[in-house]
Order: sequence, then structure tokens, then C-alpha cells
Amino acid sequence: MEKDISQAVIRRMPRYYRYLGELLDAGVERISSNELSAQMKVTASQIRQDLNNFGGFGQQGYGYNVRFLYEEIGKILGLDKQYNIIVIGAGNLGQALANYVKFEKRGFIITGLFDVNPALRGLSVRGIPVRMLEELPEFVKNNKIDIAALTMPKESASQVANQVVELGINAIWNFAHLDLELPEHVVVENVHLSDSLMQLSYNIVKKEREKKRIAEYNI
Amino acid sequence: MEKDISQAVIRRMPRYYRYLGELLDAGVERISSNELSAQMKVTASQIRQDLNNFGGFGQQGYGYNVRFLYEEIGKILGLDKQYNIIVIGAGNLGQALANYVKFEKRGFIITGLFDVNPALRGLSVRGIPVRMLEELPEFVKNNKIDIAALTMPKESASQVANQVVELGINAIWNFAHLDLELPEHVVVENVHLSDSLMQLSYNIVKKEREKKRIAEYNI
DNA sequence: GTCAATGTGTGAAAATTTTAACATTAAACG
DNA sequence: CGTTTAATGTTAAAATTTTCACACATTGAC
Repeated sequence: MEKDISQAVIRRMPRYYRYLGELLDAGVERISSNELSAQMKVTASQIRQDLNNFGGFGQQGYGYNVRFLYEEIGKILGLDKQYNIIVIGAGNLGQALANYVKFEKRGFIITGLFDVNPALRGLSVRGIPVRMLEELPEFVKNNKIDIAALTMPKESASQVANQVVELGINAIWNFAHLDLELPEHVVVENVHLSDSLMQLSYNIVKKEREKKRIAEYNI
Repeated sequence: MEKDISQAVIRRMPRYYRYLGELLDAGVERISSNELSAQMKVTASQIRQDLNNFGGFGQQGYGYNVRFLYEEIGKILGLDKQYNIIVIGAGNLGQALANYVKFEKRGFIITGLFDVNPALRGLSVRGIPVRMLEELPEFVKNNKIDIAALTMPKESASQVANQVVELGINAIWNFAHLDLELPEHVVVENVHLSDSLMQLSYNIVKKEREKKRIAEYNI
């Protein structure tokens, strides 16, 4: 029975991956947890602890081999596989995802683009035609789809999510501003932009309050 | 000396706000931490604990008044103020932000839209014209801007972030895939879509591994 | 080939976060 | 108006996460 790794750790892994990728591009061959911690502004201890959840990737007296660690983290994150994605909701956000070429480099292939709006019929983004939502079941039957990205308004999101799951897609990247209630076997990752914006505004007012307090203290 | 509230709590506040908004729309007047916890799938204890970081908003024997609590959380999150936002990078993502009307309801006004691409000159989104990046300093001088959303490629993000800070903007909503190094007084909120996608893919392979393990166990 | 220096992996301590328990207060109700 | 019930605010315990500290394996200089 392996105890599973906390989501806090998982949230940090892509960041390690990013920094290692940059080091790799810069031609750096090896790095110690200390150097990396300085760059990333986290403790070296946390880096070592995090990595050791998955195994020992470093070598005492040497540090970590950048390329090796980069690839291992890639495997941990499942980036050694390919995922076909359909994007449902071909508004600006959906188009933005479809246009973002970098995803493909990591094995995430945008395969289909769907919308309910007939005005979008005929439009295509990077060669991917916008299809009408009615065509979805047929499309999913004929193509192996791993992930559905939901970029439509929240009003229809819940229903579409259910449909998508019924069609056999088990992973959802949810941009709609609601929490989806789905069977336990479905993996959901939420991107709530409004929440993010509210966190920003919280931190803005917090900083203003701090500034004010300091000013008063100095009177 | 007030000890400050952990970001874990802050991350949960927008979600409370959202659920309370829905209750409000549904005409619910009062709610107990228990009922809310059932809906939100968190413990009632956590809800009470979280709220009491900011003060006692409920009443013993009664629960919480939905409207009151909604508004109080709004104030905590700084949603009782208005923020003018400029979006730098008028690609699909920037346009998506500019088009998202709901932000305005919360007091986030998209005031300007900038890009380096001359091909976008003349384009306007919801009445907001795309301006050339050269016009930025002038524009910021003439308009009170609170937040800059960076939706351009990461290559130029760092430089633009510095420029924006020098122009006196102290809050950045960063969509570029890098960590910005900025003075301490600047508030940064990151939205790293790639990280989110990697977390999704981690959870996909994790679930697959689990499934496989269970299958093997049952042989 | 030896030996100091480096730097991981890891067990334990410290800090933080979450959950549980309960004393207290207000509402509801007869 | 008094009693019962509901549900908060709060203190304490449990769980989790982060940091510390150090034994020990490798490296690299001489």
C-alpha cells in the first residue's frame, strides 16, 4: 500500500520541471538542491524532500544531473505520454488554448474544437475546424480523446461535463466557474480565473492596509 | 501586530464567495456551517475556522445570514472597490479576458488593451481599442491603472513587467509562463496554465496506476 | 591513493493546517 | 417567560507539511 503524495507536492512539481528545462536549455549539466533553491526561492530541504517522494534522483557529493532529473519529473507528471484534447467552447479562451503551440511540445494535442454557436461554423484555428456540439458523440467515438477542456459559460458546463464523461472521457480541464460533480473515476482540474483575480485583489488591499499601518506607526 | 492569514485560507475565500452568491440568487436567507459544508464538501469546522480569521459573522443558534456574509467576504477580498486593468498582449487570451463581462460585475474594469503587433491596430474588443505598446506610458500617466494583466509570450513578459512597475502599477496578473522578479511592494498573482495541465496529467496517470494495481490485486 | 569538501537522503523537530470537541450564546417554541 | 435546541466561536488535539540536522556516500584536489 503506497501512501499517496500530497497535492501540495504535486503543485510544485511543474515548477521544478520548468526550472530544470531552463537549466537544460542553458546547457547546465548538474545542479545541487542548494543552487536550485536559491534560484527558485524555496528551501533546499523542500526540494530534496519533494523529489524523494518519488525516488532518489541525485547523487551525494554531486547533486542532480539536470537532464536526468528533468526527464524523471517529466515521467512523474505523465509527460512521456500523448494526450488528445478536445476543447468545448470555441470562444476566445478556447481559441487561445487551441493556439497555444507549447502544449503540443509536452504531448498535449488539441484534436477537436466544439461550440454551440452556428456563427462559428467554418472557422478553424491552426487547422482545427470548429465543429458543432451535436457532432461530439460521433467524434469521440472515432477518436481516442483523453481530456476535455471546458471553456464554455458555466450555465451549460455541468451538462456538457456529464455528457463528456458518458462518452468515456475521464479527465476534464474545467475553466467554467463552477464545481463539477462527477463520478469518482473522473479526474478534474479546475482553472478558476475569477478566483485568481480575487486573490490578487485581496493581496492588493492587504498590502495597502500594511502600508497604511506602517505610515500611522511612523507618525 | 496582526499575524497574517495564510494563503491556504485566502485560496478558499473566493469559493465561499461563489457558493454564497449562488445561495443568494436562490433566495436562501440563512445557512449554517453544516449545511454549507455539505454542499461544498469541506468540513464545517474549516468553514468556521476560516471565517473567524476575519471576525465573527455568524450568530449562535442561527447560523450565517447569507447576504451579510456574502458582502463581508466581498469586502475581505476587496471587491467593494474598483480596479482598472490593462491587458498587455491582445491575442486570444487577452481578448478572452477583455470579453469576460462578469469581471466588471465584481469591479474589475478592463480599461486598455495593448500589443506589439501592428496587425492588431484598429481592432477593438467590447469597445476597447487595441493600442500599441509604445502608447503604454502615456496611457498609464493619464489613467489610474491598478492592475496589469500580462498575456503575452514569456519572452517579453519580464521586461514589460518591469516597465509596468516603473510606471507605477503595483499589481500584476501574470499569465506568462515564468516567475517574475519584482520589487517587494508589487503584488503578483500567477496563472500558469501549463502547470495546471501537468497537474491534470499527473492525476490521470496516477488514477491509471491505481486502476492497474486494483486489477492486479484482484487476479 | 588519500583526504577534505560537497551534497544527498532521511529521521526527527518545528511549524502550520485541519479537524474535533465543547462551552456559550441566541433563537425557537410552547 | 422559561426551557430546549441549534449552531457559533474557540480551545485543544490530530494530522500534515516544512524545516532542520546530520550520517554517509562521492567527488575532486593533491
